Amino acid sequence: MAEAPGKSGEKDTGTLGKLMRLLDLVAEADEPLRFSDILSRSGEPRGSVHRQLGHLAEEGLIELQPDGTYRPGLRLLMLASRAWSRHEFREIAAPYLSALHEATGETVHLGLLSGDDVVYLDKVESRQAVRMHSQIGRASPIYCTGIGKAALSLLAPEEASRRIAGFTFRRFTPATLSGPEALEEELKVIRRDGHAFDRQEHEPGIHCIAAPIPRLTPGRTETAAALSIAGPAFRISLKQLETWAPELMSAARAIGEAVAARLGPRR
Amino acid sequence: MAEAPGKSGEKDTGTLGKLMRLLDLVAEADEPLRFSDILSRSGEPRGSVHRQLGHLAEEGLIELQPDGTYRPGLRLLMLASRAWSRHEFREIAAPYLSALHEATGETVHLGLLSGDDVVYLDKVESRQAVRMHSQIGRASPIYCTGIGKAALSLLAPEEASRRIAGFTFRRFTPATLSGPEALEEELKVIRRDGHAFDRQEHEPGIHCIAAPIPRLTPGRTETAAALSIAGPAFRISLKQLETWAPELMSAARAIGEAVAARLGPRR
DNA sequence: AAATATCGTTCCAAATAATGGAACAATCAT
DNA sequence: ATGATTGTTCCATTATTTGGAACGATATTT
Repeated sequence: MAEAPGKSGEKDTGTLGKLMRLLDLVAEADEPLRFSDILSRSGEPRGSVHRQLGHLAEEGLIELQPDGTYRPGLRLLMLASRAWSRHEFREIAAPYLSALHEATGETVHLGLLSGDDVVYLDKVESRQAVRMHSQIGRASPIYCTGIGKAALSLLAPEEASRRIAGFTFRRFTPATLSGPEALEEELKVIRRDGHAFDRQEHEPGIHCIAAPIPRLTPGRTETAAALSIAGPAFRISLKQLETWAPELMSAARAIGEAVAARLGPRR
Repeated sequence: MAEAPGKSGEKDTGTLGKLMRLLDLVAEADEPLRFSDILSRSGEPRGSVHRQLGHLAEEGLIELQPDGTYRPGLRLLMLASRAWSRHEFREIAAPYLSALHEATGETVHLGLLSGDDVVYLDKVESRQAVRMHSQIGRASPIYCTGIGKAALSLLAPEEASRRIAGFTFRRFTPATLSGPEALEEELKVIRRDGHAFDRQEHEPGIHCIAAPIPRLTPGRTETAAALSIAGPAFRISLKQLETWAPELMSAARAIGEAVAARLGPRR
């Protein structure tokens, strides 16, 4: 009974948990929220919400605009800036992303599993005008991204299946995988080939090939990461993407080795 | 007695304030901190720090690595990502940054005053620099950056002087302004010319020209922002930078107008 | 290898901050 | 003007944090 079963146990971490839920509300809203909006969405009593927002604002995590709306604060940017620039994994991987970009001319992404999401840690994008709204720090579902599926293949099969069972599959495009079975099936192929495709499963018109970054240090099985090359479907075919599989996989392996060399022998 | 005098009143916002101070410790450390490091630097009792770190970790704001060190968590990246992408001011300004970059070929920055700092909100960089992505969200002192000094010139003179009186001048390079007098003096010139220079005052080898973004909406005097063109001193002279002053200032004005048009008439 | 210092974790009564309901003030719509 | 909605303040109750100390686990020294 050492671990929480992880069903849907969203435990409030006391005070902080409640504050963070409010912050999430503000941060994830598609448009600026007024006090009442936040109040009704949070479901908590007036007085509490009011004071909590005040606290968040005092710390600069949110900002109360003169028009009465609350928005995410600059402090978030500052904190993230440091978190990102000092992220060791990212630092180690960066030169390999650049090299891969040089070799292919296309957009290269580095992503990590975090809960049920993929978080993009870094990218080097192509000069071309096509706007992928991928963004550093953005979270996307695992099951519809190349990086997500590739990273999933790093986990022990039981672990992967356990996670997959918890997913809720939302259809982003006609090609989005529709359920656990389809994903499990594809995972087999990914494990065999060593790379994954995203066939316009998340954003229409965008596809990619991704390779998992092997975890060569036995102790460090917490972070599952992957590397991808992405591009617009009208310009780059899946066949063309597959052509780059060797370079992609070798870059992924190289990152894994570099990480093991620097992070592994520590302590 | 409506406003807090703003002397040096770092009020702890109850629980959150203490948590944020710990988070700052972790985020701003140059190397990963162990429990004891954080404990000693915070000055608070063992039990409290331990529990607080636990709470921060549960929310993903920090992460406890297997080697016992704490680091900033991915959640910070996710939150900031949304804060950034939905930032209206940034969205409005973005096309003007791109245009300015096209016209000059050099790196263009957009920055905001936040407390005693300048925070970089966006940038379009020249082809070489990959590393500078870390600059978005980065905070730098007002007195040694072009954007900082330009933005300062937007404030009412008394307000500017009041703020300047609170600065502590740290010498980053031989050219860094050494005190309030030098800054006040330069501010006069900036007000007259409508643009500011950074003559390698923050980073050796980097200089820039910056222009304040006029606040054309009388009500919105909270945000002071500026625009800059920066480059390496060995390649671009100050004279060359000054050549671009008209384009820079006209872009700044255009942003001010666009902001007023979209943010002003609201409510 | 044993002894010792350091580091990280857990526990609990006392102090403190958050809670949440209601009354109040300000603003907007009719 | 009037009534409805939105935002702010207050305070006894409640729940959380506090902080000291004791404990086990690791490193370091003798």
